[in-house]
Amino acid sequence: MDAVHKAHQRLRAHFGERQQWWPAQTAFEVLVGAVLTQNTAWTNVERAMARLLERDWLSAPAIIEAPEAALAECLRPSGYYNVKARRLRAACERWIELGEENGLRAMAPEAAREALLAVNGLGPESVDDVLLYGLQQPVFVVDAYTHRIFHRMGLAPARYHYHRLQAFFHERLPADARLFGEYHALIIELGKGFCRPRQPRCSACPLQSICQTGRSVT
DNA sequence: TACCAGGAGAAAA
DNA sequence: TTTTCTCATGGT
Repeated sequence: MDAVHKAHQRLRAHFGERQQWWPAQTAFEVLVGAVLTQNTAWTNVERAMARLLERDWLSAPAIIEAPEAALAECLRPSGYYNVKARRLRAACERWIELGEENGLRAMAPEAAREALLAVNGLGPESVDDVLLYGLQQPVFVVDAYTHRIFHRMGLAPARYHYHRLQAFFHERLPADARLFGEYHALIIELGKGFCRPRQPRCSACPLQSICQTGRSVT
């Protein structure tokens, strides 16, 4: 069994199963969350989402119609609110152009991915969040925690290449959306617990026994 | 007070 | 092509 499978087993044994993890009811809500969470803690995203709901703006047409300044103000708690207001509106326009969730489901996965990546403000991680958690497509989501943890374990290169690291997982795991979602959730759970200052260090890490560098992931 | 958080794009080198 | 800068709030 390779280290990728072992890591999954250890994380699952340590944290338990993490299913239905992305906190959204619809694929569109995943899209909104994916934009708002860029370089931002999820607690701040929740505040901004609640403000969208209060104004009845949690839909693509409503976001497109909302005055940009008012939309930005609404998104303030999630940080980078001017940038995110522009990105969210662009994403909503594209979402409608592509036929929303059903339109994207009707497309070939790679075509849907390219179509979303063409939006200014949707990068590879944001798009893959939508594909995996919104459309249940078997796409492994790579994030900063994934790179930090697997690099420090000696399994990923120092330089962060999104697609290279994604391919690393695709080559070693069966194409299973449920598995990918759970694995990503477990990585974040580990990251939140072990990749921050003043948190438990190497000896308490569930991946310690398969770490090839002897370095802490913290 | 300083640092960090579930990125991405533009500008500069 | 690669590196650096910018966007910004809220929690610890």
